[in-house]
Amino acid sequence: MRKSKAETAETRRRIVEQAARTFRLHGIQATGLNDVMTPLGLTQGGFYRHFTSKDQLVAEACTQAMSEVIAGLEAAADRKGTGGKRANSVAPMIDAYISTAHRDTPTGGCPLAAMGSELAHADPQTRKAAARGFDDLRDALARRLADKSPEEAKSAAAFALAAMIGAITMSRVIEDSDASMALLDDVKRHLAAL
Amino acid sequence: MRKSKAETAETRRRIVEQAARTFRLHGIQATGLNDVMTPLGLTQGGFYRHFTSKDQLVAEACTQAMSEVIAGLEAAADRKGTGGKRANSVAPMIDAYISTAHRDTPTGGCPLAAMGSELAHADPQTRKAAARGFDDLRDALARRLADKSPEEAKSAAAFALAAMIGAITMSRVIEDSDASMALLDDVKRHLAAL
DNA sequence: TGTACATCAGTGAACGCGCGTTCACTGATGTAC
DNA sequence: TGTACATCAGTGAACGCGCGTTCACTGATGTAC
Repeated sequence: MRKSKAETAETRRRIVEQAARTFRLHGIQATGLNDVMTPLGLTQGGFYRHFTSKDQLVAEACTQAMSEVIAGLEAAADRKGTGGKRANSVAPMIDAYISTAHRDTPTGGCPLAAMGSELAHADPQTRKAAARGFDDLRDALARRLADKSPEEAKSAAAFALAAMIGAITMSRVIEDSDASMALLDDVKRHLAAL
Repeated sequence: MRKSKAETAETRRRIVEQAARTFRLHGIQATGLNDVMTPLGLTQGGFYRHFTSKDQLVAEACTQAMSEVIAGLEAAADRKGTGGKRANSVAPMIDAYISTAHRDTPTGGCPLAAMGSELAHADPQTRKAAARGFDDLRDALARRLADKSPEEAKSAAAFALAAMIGAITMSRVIEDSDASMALLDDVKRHLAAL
C-alpha cells in the first residue's frame, strides 16, 4: 500500500486543503478528523502518517487559508486597479472582503472571520499562524494605501481589517437577511472614507 | 432533596450566570455541562431540572451576558459623561470596550467577541439572542451619537461595533503583547473620529 | 541493471475518554382536604 | 391549623456516541548491494 513520494506529498496537500475548507465551514472543534479524511477517500488512521496531531493540521490549514485569501484579494485589487492609479486600490480589496459572496462562502473565505473566537483558544502554533496571517493581510491592505505614510497606512489597515473581520463574523450570526446585508453595507461605506 | 421555589429560581439563575462566564472564557463547545454544574456544587444530572438542553442554556447565557455588557458600558459612559454635554458620550463606551481590561477578562466581557465565530453555527434561539444583543448594543452606542441623525447614528454605531468586536477578538488571538495592544490602540484612535 | 530487503502510506479495529442526555431514586416542599 | 399525599430539585449511575490517538498489519516503493 505504500505510495510514491509524489503521491504522498499530494495526499498531504489535499488533507490540508480539505481541512482548511472544513474548519472554515463548521469550525475547528466541530470538525473531526474523519470529516477531513473521509471525503478524500482516506481513513482516520492514515492521518497520522502525515501529521503528529490535529493541532498541527489546524495550524497548517490556517496558514494555507490565509495565503489563499490574501492572494484572492490581491487578484481582485489588480483586476479592478487597471485604471492606472495604483494609489488607493484598497477599495476593491475591502469590497471583495465585505461581500455577501464572502459571507456565504466561508469555505474559501478568511479564517480570521470564520474561526476567530476559536483561534483565541487554539494551541500556540495555530495562534502564531493566525497572527502572522493578520499581519500579512493588514500589510497587503496597507500597501494599497499609498497616499498615506507607512505608519499611517499600517494603522489604518489594522483598523479596517478589524472592522472587516467583525463585519463578516457578525453578518454570519445575524439570520435576518436584510439586517445582515445592512451591516455589511454600513461597514463598507464607512471604510470607504479611508 | 426538593428545594423551595425561591431556592430553585436562585439555582437556575446561578447556572445561567456560571454558564455565561464559562462560555465566554473557554468557548461554547469547549465547555461541558459539568464545567458549569460542578463549580456550583451541583451534579450534571440536576441540570435537566432547569433546562431541556445545552442549547437552551447557551441562548440564555448569551442574552444574560449581553445585558450585563450593555449595562456596564452605559454605566461607564454615565460615569464619565458628567461633564454636562450628553451629545457625544459614545467615546467612554468605546474606550471601555476596546481595552486591555476587556481583552483580559472575557469572563465579564462581550459574548459577541468571546464566541463570535461559534455563534454563527449555534442553534436558532442562540443566534437570535446574539443578533438581538448586537442590535441592543448598537442602539446603545447610537443613542450616544446625538450629533448625528438617527439613521446616521445607527449606521455609524453598527460600523463602530463591528470594529470593536473584531478588535477584541483579534487582540485575544495575537500572543505578542505589544502587537495586541497596538491593534487596540489603532482601532480606538480611528473610532475617535466618529 | 537486477535483486533482496527496509521503509512506510494507508487500512481497519481498538483504546480510553468525555460528552449530552436519561433514569430510578430520595426526601424536603407544596398543596388539597 | 393539621395531616396525607403529590410534586419535584437534586443525586449518581448509566446510556450511546464520537472524538483523538494508537497499533498490528499489508503490500507497493525506495534503496543498497
